[in-house]
Amino acid sequence: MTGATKASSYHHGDLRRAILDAGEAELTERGLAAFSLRRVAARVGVSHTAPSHHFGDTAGMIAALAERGFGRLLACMEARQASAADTPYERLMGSGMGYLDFAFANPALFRLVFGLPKGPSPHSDLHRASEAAYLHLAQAVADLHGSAPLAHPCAQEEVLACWTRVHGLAELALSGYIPLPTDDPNNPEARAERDALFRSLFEANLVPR
Amino acid sequence: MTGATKASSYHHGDLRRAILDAGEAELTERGLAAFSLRRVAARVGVSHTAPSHHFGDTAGMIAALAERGFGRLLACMEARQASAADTPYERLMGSGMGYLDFAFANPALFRLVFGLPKGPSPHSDLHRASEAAYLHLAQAVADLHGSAPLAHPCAQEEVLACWTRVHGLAELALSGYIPLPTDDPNNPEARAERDALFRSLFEANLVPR
DNA sequence: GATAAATCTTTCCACTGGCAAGATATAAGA
DNA sequence: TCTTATATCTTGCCAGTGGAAAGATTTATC
Repeated sequence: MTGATKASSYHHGDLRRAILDAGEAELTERGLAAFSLRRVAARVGVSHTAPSHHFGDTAGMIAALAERGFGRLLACMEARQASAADTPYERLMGSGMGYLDFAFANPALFRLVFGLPKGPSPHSDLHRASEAAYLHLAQAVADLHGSAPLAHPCAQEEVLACWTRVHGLAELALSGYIPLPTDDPNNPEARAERDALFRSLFEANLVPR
Repeated sequence: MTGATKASSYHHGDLRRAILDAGEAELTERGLAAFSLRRVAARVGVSHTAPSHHFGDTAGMIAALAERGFGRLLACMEARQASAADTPYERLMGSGMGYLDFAFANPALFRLVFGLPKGPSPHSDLHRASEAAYLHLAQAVADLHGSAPLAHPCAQEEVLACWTRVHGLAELALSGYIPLPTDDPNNPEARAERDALFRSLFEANLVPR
């Protein structure tokens, strides 16, 4: 049988996904510092060593969560880009705002994703996931000049310039050093305010003329 | 007696400082994820509950380390600013490069400092320490225009524009997503390379004309 | 149907942070 | 100086954590 769910106690059927779901929820509710494999396992209703078979150890589970996080980040960027005005620059702005959407939607996951070292192994799933997100941004920047992404070393530096600006804003806002309202169904203006500040900081020219 | 050191087993004399030193060293050597109060205490040669009297609980000790971290950050910025060319813009550049010096000198401490939420209590030592570092940056930006720091809301946004750019670079570089050589006595060029990239990313104008 | 493999459980261990109670040093007051 | 109070540190304990080892149960393969 290939179904996704099982009632039997053994062989959950889709335990890997269930554990990742629970892990993400735990992360949202209790934060990374209080993260506990046992709690995650209990949440799913399995023994505390069950995750180890799928992820190895805790580090492996964290890495799997990070891989998922990169996927969510990419999805957020694509979603916002799709709803942006159809000019290269506005599409880039959209990607940046999607980046912020992700950071504000699950701060702990965002921190986990970028708290992990990139690592030297270029063939891991985590590496691939991060590469995909990077290429999205690189493409958006390349479209500004009508060139292929990463065609020129200079182009890469321009991507980094964009990336550092969104990322810096996200990090400092999550720490509370930049006053921005959190995502809140009661406050639909929150996102608009965030977007406006992003645009302003992104475009600011600080070099005295 | 007010001396700093004591040979007696009880009443260490300067235990608070000793524990913070050990904590910082542990942080450097093992990272935040593997941080252990017991290890820190053992390092100083004291029982594992000794720190609690000075810091309350682990969170209190982390906060104390963060406060120290802000102090080090400020010192790094001041040091680099002092050795910069005597123009407002070059002094601002110096502060930014000092920011990066701190991040690269002790990545784990840097992450700890900004991983902590700012918190609502405006009278804590941690809050004061962070405020001092912020004011340093705000002053450097204000000097560009010859005005007092924070005299105008617009000025504050300019400070944030600077801050997010340095901070984003620091975070992404520490994660390994921006290729920069680590601080290394064998490689005195590392810092120069870092400075050059910072200048380039900081000044980049990404808005299509 | 028998054998192999994958998946999950049970049991155990070293380690962690915090609490409570006790020991020892310094400080304060007579 | 002697006594009392306070600050500082230790010991002993506890629940909770992650990982290793070995066993149980289900699914896959031949």
